[in-house]
Amino acid sequence: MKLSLRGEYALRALIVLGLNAEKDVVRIQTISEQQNIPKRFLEQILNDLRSAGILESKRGVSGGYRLRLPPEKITLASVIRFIEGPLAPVSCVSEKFYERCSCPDENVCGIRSVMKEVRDAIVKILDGVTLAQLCDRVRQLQGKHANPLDYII
Amino acid sequence: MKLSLRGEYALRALIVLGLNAEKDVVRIQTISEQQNIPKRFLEQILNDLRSAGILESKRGVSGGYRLRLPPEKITLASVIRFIEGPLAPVSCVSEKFYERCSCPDENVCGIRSVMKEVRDAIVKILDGVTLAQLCDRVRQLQGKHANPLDYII
DNA sequence: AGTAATCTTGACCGTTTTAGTGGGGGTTTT
DNA sequence: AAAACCCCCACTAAAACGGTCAAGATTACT
Repeated sequence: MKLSLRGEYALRALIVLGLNAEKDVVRIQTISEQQNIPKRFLEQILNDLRSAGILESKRGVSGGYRLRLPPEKITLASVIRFIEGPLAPVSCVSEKFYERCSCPDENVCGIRSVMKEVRDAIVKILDGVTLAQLCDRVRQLQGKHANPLDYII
Repeated sequence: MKLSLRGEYALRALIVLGLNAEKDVVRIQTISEQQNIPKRFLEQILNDLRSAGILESKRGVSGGYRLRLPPEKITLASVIRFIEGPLAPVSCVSEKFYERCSCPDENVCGIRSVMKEVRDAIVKILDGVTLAQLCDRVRQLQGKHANPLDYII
């Protein structure tokens, strides 16, 4: 029941990219600094997201990354599935990554039936949240929690 | 978003114990054979469940394990929390195992807000299912999927 | 009393996953 | 041509995972 750091970094990076969708591209370094993610590690992750078809990149000076799809088309479920694998707590109830488990008889496995419910609940949420919505939430939170000092100027 | 084998074994063992609640105790070996779990490994796990206060044991010949609480009082959430740790997909949204994460500002972290929903959904299910209910499900499934050959005699 | 079947305890071990780091190469802008 | 990017591949340290082993303590039975 866990999201690895790698997955968390991926989502955080996507949020930055989503919030800067109007920009041509955003550099790895920028994301790395803003989000406090080791640069080389982030490099790998963004590259993976690119080969997943979620991002595209521009090389050379003034290069960087940008979303390849509109943020409304990117669901958290798809990102996490790509970066982490199955959403289900045990893969014997996974839709996309099914693997038989070691229990004597899947048909009579009580755990499966509960874990299917858990999987469905997780999928329902993560399939229903797009990057666009996630970015909206962030903008809202930023509004609410803006540091009063920010307004002093 | 994953339950380790250890956790799965724990639940499977508890089911066996739950289904045999009328018996004095059940031996490790029996569970191990029935559920196809390596005996030495299972030994550890049952011991952990004992120190968690979920099981109690009897030593010596004709020893074994038994539930220390009525199955209605044992929730899946409590078992998994004890064996695996946090139910939340990231520990910065965990109720019982909170740990700060590396994001620049938790108050403005969009991931947290989604992951909180996921956590709540998971907790809602796993807190709502007791071992007694789980055993009921198994009995039901056993009824449905009984091998026709079983009736030939 | 002796023995065999259990649980108990703690250490140990190999493999896989995680979270990175490092070096060298290719591209593009200036 | 040089600087600032991305690209790719290999490597590694540490932790987690999935077990295994040895030796001891307890109990039931004969």
